[in-house]
Amino acid sequence: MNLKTRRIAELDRVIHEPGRLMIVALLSAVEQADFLYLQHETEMNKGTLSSHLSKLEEAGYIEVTKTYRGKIPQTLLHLTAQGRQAFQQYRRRMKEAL
Amino acid sequence: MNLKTRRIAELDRVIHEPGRLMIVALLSAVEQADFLYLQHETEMNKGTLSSHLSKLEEAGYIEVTKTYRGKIPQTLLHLTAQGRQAFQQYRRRMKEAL
DNA sequence: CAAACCAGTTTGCGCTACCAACCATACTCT
DNA sequence: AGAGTATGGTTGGTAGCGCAAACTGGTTTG
Repeated sequence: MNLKTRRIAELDRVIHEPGRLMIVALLSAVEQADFLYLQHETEMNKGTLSSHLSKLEEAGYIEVTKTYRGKIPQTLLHLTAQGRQAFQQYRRRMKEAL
Repeated sequence: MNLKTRRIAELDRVIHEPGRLMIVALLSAVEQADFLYLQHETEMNKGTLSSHLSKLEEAGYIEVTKTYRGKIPQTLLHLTAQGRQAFQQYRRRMKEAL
């Protein structure tokens, strides 16, 4: 019982942050998304979204691909296997704690 | 589906913080606890625990009672109705999102 | 009496989050 | 060519967290 509570402290902080939790939850469902889609869904501003994406990439949880939609730049995001696993572990721990 | 994800952004930040989430989870189970019990269970240092408790009190989520165990000061904590409600709402939203 | 101890708070520091504003590129319109 | 627009990144300022160290008020120990 108390051990269960203690595991809250072991939650992955990279994923726990609400902004990033939204991103990871969205990416876990769609397999691939672009920057503007995420911005629209999360209602975050560009700067905040950009820095969260950098952090997730740095952690190895997402892969960032810069490409073009016609002639307009487009940033594509997709969850890596590692990211998917980290998210599932996060979900297990959180559900267990609540 | 997207609305579900967006609700992550509405999670109560006071409760979402892991240190405070542990405190609230513990208090929701025991009805009353003292400072040292919480420190032992959460493994937080005194300073961090103290500041989280202040924040929870400020939010109206816990009630802090300073008393004595013999001649040694003792700080008792218990979840208010408001705190219990906020915790339940947090749990509902988090479970729904995951 | 002085030194050590106990419960808890406050403070200083490094790190992170958030937002707004600005920047770099590249395209479009007139 | 010049103004405006769109994508996305970067920067500066403010606020919160986590830890360790210093501090407060009171008690015990030598």
